[in-house]
Amino acid sequence: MNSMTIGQVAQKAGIGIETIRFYERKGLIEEPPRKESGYRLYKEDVVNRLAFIQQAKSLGFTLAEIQELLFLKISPGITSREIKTIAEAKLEDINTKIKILKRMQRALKKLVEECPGHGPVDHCPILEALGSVDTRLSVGK
Amino acid sequence: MNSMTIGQVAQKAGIGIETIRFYERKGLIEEPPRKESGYRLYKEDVVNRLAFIQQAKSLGFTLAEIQELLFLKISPGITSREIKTIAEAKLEDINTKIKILKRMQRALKKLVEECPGHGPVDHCPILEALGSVDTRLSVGK
DNA sequence: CTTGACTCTGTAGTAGAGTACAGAGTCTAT
DNA sequence: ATAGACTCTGTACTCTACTACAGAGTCAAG
Repeated sequence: MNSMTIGQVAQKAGIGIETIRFYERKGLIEEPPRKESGYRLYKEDVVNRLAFIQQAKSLGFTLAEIQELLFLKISPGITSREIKTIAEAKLEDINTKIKILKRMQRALKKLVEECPGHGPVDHCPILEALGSVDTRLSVGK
Repeated sequence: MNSMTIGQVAQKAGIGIETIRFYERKGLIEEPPRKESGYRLYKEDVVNRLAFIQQAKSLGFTLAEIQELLFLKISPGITSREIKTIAEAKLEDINTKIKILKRMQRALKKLVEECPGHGPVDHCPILEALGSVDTRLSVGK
């Protein structure tokens, strides 16, 4: 049978056991079935979900926002209008994030290129390259 | 003279006064000159720096990482080799972040398009669209 | 020259996201 | 059938990034 214990899942996902239970309490992953003993029994796909959570977190989404993203999948009675609305908002966030990151990317690239790799440097194009983006993300609430 | 009080800076940057002092303690912005009374006197450009910090934060960089980014500019005896190395590492982070965001973007777009805007939906392409990116960012330390 | 808004330092409290036990029960390899 | 590893619940602690005072001094408009 291909069901895993929490320890195996933690191992595979590269996170702690306590973190998994924490996410469960927060509703980010659903409560798995238990065996008689009470041990949690996970299916393989929870690992992907955990990976998704890690990625989203590394991009500055809060757990609450991530839940909203995941909500798009699970919610039972949700209408596609609701999904569409949430998804469009998230899409906006993502577009903004990409825009800012590209700016940073350009600035850093320039810095790396301008850098001969020896001697001192006295200015940094990063700050100059920024300063005029519309920062406002439609962050939750 | 175009120098501003901490309150004016906070106003312009859209953050709290206490946060500015907090960033100063953390070394994210440099200590400004004071007038005899002890009041901080800021120049306009601190607002850009604060904006940069907000943006970087919204992208999932920690304050420590942001400091490292800003360090590229200020450090006095730093060699361009060091700058280059740090900048290249950050560039890698940024590229990865963009890659993941683009994946999310594609998935969400698809979701939005597939969504007729009425009726229920039963699957979410987001998770499926992910699952196979090299997640590992060369995050600080 | 007073009064209300602003700023100072320093310390304490909060929210989000984990992380770490304690004490008890479970599994499995020998 | 038992030792060592694993898991359970529940509570408490930690770290980051603020946010909120308290008590005292400063500024500027009338």
